[in-house]
Amino acid sequence: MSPVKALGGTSDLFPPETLLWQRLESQARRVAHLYGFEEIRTPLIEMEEVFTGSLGEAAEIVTKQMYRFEDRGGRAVTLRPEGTAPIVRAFVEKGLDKTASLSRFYYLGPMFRAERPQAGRRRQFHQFGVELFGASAPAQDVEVLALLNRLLTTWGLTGWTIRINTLGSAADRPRVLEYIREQLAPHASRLKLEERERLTKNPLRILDSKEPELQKLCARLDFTEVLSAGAKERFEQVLAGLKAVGVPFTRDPRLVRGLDYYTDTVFEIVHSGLGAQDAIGGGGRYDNLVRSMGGVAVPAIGFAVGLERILLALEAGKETPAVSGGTAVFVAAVTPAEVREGLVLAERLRAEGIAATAELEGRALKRQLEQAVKSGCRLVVIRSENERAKKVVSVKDLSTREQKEIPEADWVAEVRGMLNSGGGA
RNA sequence: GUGGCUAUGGUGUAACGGCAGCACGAGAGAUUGUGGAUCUCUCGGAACGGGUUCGAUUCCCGUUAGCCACCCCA
Repeated sequence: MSPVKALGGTSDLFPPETLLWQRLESQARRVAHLYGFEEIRTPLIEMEEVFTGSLGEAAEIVTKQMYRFEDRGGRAVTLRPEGTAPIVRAFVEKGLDKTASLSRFYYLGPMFRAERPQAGRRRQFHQFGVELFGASAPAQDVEVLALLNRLLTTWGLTGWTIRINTLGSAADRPRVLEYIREQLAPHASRLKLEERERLTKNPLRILDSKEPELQKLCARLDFTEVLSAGAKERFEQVLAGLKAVGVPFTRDPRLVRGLDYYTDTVFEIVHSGLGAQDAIGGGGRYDNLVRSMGGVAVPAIGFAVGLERILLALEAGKETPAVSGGTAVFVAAVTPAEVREGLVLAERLRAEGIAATAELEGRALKRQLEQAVKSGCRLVVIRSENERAKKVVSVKDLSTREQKEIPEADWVAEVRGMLNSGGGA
């Protein structure tokens, strides 16, 4: 029988990868707490309209990349492709739009997109993100970007850039679209069918194209010209704030995003060592999303970063830190008959909060020590005939190779002492 | 979703239309109560399904998966 396989584009994680993830996640949580953000957890599965109604009809995430199906009640459900819309849904459903003045949330978890997998692109991937609801002041943007900056720094990443732009307010949008259409219309004959279609349906996305021809055409475009004075002024204040706080950024007048709900500030973090999938995170302001999902008009801003890509970026820069694992103590069994007593000793250590594993098979002591070393244990506990006669427990320090005998009355305390003093851990 | 390249023990690899080798690894052992070395032995493999052929791991097709690019984005 052929082995059962995983769905392509998902990944199993084993140690030491899991240790690396734990580190990434706990650091992210810590940084979020530093800025007053608290965790929110929403379902992985949502009604389809949570996304179709918010991300934009023309957004590729909705049209092509969502896992969607009917459940047993005939409901159209989807696996969440991103984190913001579900949070807004929950925010409105709980009535927070009407009560809370300022809400800061972070989230951490899997997202799903039915795309062809590639390095840096998985069908199930993981994002860390934050959302800040309740005010439209430029300082809010600065605060969120400062968090982002600190997060990337805390992770030890280098070689990244925050690219930033403004899309203007919702009122500016028609003028922006018209501007792009007008500028590109004379060259429409040189565009591919798909691009011409996009020009009418979703003109902003044109600016994202990698087609060299099109890029040349777009290089001259700067839609910020047609934005309202207020939108421009707001953006300048955001940039000034970033400078004051010390967040590095690169202004990119052609930066747009793939989701329709963004207004004003948008940004993207790219990493130089990642090939085609070089965006490690992105975000922006979405002042109209809460209202469009049935809530009161609450302005908000947020971002998400892709954890798999962060890991790739860390690897690309060889910044992967050594991760240490393994349990602290190994309890050996000199003879097979002593395996059971080893279990008892290990239990006594665990009861005191000391991580321990014990020999289970009764192999040669030599093998047991080899195993203990390989799995990163620091101490080995031995208690056999000799020890029993002398009423002691032998404890061997694997790093110094020294072994001593401890009176059996207080051996657990002694083991703890050795673990604490031995440095590391 | 589109196009291209790839698929050999757990890992990394070699050769070949005719018995699939090597290294690492794992297990056992070398005067049986002490680890990273050495030596000996052992374990373990052609992704899946079809076709061509006397014979296919090798050639062809399909599927799946991985990678690269597109597309998109995290």
